[in-house]
Amino acid sequence: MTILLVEDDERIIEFLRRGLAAEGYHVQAARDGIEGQAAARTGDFQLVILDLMLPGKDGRDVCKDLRAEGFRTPILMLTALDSTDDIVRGLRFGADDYLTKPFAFDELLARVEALMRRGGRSEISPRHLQVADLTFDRDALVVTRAGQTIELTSMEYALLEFLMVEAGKVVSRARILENVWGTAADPLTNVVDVYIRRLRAKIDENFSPPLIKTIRGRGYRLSD
Amino acid sequence: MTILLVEDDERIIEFLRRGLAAEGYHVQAARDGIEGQAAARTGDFQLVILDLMLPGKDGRDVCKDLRAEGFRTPILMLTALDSTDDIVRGLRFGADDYLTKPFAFDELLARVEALMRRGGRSEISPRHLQVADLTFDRDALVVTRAGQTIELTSMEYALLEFLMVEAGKVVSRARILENVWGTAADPLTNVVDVYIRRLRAKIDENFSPPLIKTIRGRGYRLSD
DNA sequence: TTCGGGCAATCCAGTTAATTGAATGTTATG
DNA sequence: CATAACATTCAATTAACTGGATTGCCCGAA
Repeated sequence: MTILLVEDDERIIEFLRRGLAAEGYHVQAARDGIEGQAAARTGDFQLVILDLMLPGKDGRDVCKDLRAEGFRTPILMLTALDSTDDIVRGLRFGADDYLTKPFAFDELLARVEALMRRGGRSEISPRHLQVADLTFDRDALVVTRAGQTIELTSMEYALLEFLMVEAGKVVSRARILENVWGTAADPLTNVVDVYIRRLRAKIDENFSPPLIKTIRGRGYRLSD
Repeated sequence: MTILLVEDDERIIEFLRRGLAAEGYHVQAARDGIEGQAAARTGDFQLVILDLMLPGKDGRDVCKDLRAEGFRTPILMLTALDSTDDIVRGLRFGADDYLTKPFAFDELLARVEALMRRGGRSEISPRHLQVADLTFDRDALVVTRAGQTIELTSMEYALLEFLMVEAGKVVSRARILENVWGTAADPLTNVVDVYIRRLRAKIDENFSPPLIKTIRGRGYRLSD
C-alpha cells in the first residue's frame, strides 16, 4: 500500500507522511510536477495524491498527461480553499476525487481508503483476521495466539498482517518486500528473513504447530 | 436534518436556504445572536451555522456561552476575517469548523456534510463512558478511576473523551489532533504527546493496570 | 477600566528508549 | 558442497517522553 504524494510544502509532506504511516501506508514524496509525473509512471503506487499548485508543472497538467498516457491509478487532488473552478476542471482532467486545503485528516483518510478500495477493486478487508488459533485485530492492533496476547513492533504488525491476508498462499520475498516495505526497498536486503525470524520468535516459538512455513526457493506460507 | 442558521444578511439566508433545501436539509434562520442562542437551546437542530458578526450578540460569544452550557451540537462558523488568529480564536471558543466569506457553496456543503457525519456519530455515543475502572460522565464532566474522582483541565477532558469513545482502537496522533484540537492546529506540534503524558500522570500513575498504551509509530490505545 | 496573579495551554529542547536493517557468521537442505 | 535460510549482533536512526519556559486567557481587586 504505497502512496505517491506530489506536493511542494514540506510541512504537509511531513504531516501526511506521519499520519498515513500511522495508518499503515507508505508515502513517497515528489516535490514538483515533473518529478511526480515520472514517479507515477513507474507504476509502483496504488494511489497518487496530487497538489494542484506545483513548481515545474501544474498538478492539472500532470493529471491530464498521465491520463492521456493511459495511467489508471486513482488520483486524489488537493486544491486551495476557494477554487471551486479548479475543482471542476480538475475532475474533468481525470482526477478521481478532490479535497480542499486546509483539510481534516479524517476526511483525507476516508477518501484515501475509498479510492484504494476502488483501485484495488478488493472487497472491504475484514477488521479481524484469523488463522488457526492466531488472531489479528486490525483496529486495535492486538494479536493473540492461543488466547494469549502478543506484543509486536510496527513492522512486525505489517508483516503479519500481510501474511494473514495472504494466508494459505506462498508469498515470495519480493512480494513481501513490495507490500510491507514499499517499493523503495533495496531488493538485495535480507530484512524479510530478519523479520520472519522475529515473528517466528513471537508467534511460533512456545506454540504449536508452527504456522509460518518456509518453502525453500519460493518464499513463505502462513497456514495451519 | 435541520440546520439552524444564525445570520443577519437576508441575501445569505435566502441563498443558503435554497441551496441546502436542494440537498435535502431544512433550514431555520435566526437574525441575531440572542434569538440564535435561544433557538439553539431548544436542541431541535443537528447543526448550527453561525455568523461571526451579528447584531445583538457576537457569534463568538454565542458560541462560547453555548459551549459553556454544555451544548454539543456541531457549530460551523462563518467569518469575514481571514486572519489565522481569528480562526484559531474561533475554534478555541468551541466552533467545530470555520469558513471565510465569501465562500463557494460546494465548500460549505462539504463542511456541512462532514460535520453532520461527525455530529451524527457523537449523537449515538452514550452519556457515560467506561473502560475498566475508569469512568467518564459526559454531562457532569466527572472522571473517576477506582472510585476516586479525578480533576482534569478542559483539554484533558477532551482528549480523554476522545480516547474513551475510541476505546480499544489504536488512534493516530493525526486523528487525535484533528478531533480534539480541530483542523486549525499546527500539524507538527507535539501537544498530543504532552497531553497524553498529563493524562497518564492523572489517570494511570498510582493506578494499575495502565490503560493508555503507546503503539510506537502508530499512536495510542486506551484499553484494559 | 486597567492591572496583575494564577492557571491552562502550548512550545521547546534535552533525554531516554525502542526499532530498524545491515553485516556477518552459522546451519540446513537439495 | 553450494546455496539458501536462519540466527545474532550492533550502530544509526527515529519516536516518544519529560520538565521547564513561554504565552495568553480569565477573573478579581484596585
